[in-house]
Amino acid sequence: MSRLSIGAVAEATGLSVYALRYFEHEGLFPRDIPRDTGGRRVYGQPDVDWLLLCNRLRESGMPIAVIKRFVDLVREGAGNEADRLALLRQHEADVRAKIDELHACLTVIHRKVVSYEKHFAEGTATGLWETS
Amino acid sequence: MSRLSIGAVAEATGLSVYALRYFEHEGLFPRDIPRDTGGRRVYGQPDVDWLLLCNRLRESGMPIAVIKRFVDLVREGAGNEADRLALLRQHEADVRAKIDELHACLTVIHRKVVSYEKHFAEGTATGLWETS
DNA sequence: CTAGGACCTACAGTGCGCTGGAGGTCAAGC
DNA sequence: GCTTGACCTCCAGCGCACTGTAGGTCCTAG
Repeated sequence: MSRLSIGAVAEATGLSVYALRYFEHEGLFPRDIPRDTGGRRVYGQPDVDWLLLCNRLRESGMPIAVIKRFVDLVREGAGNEADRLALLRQHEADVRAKIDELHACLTVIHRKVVSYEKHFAEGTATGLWETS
Repeated sequence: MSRLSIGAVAEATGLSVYALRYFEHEGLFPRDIPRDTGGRRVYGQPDVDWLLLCNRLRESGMPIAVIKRFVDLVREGAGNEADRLALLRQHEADVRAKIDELHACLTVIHRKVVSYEKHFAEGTATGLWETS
């Protein structure tokens, strides 16, 4: 069983030690992180795996509070898998919606880029930013 | 020429009047918004058009400070179109990268969803959240 | 002629997600 | 045995993007 220090976990997950302590404070770990005799956190590989998933959830816009809800369900133990699934599915839908939104933005932005490029080809003139 | 009140512009853009005043304070308008005799803002349609583009930029993650940089270039007048284009292209690249990242997240999340669904089909058991 | 509502400025407050400082413990290396 | 460095707790502070409040103006409708 791997015994990882907070520094090693920070290294492995790309999170700062500040963030790791903060996450623990916010209850974002599915288990209590044990301490050694000196009071230092001792993480295991499953904690790192969870943090990597957690990173994906955060990157994709899941608020800390929602991650906590998920973690709370996990900590409650077996029996609420339907709730956990619903939460994940909802987030999956949110992410898909966000991707669609970004594509829409991209269309608008790209149109603007093209209008500038066209403008360039013709030499500078008027009416650049005003029209959407 | 349309003469729109702040309330009308809020309505048209989905922004709050607070946000509109804030944006003006932060220098996010390519022109100074004029006032009527009573000191009230008088917007035109081009301002609304700009705000709609601005909304896309914000939705797609462009920070206020970067939008301001773009606006500053526009306010400088003709001659820096290359800089404006570079800024937009950079953002376009950022958005594409963000979309890719979200797709990667989606893969991980979807895998998790499927693992829960599979779990469901089999009846509840162990090893749900630990494995990424 | 007064009450309401939309607007104004200036500035303080909020929520989120960390980040950092103060003051202290502990084990290892010189 | 002393310094260094990684760690600890507690709590304050920060950056961003607004949101809201206080105190005031102005116009319109009853």
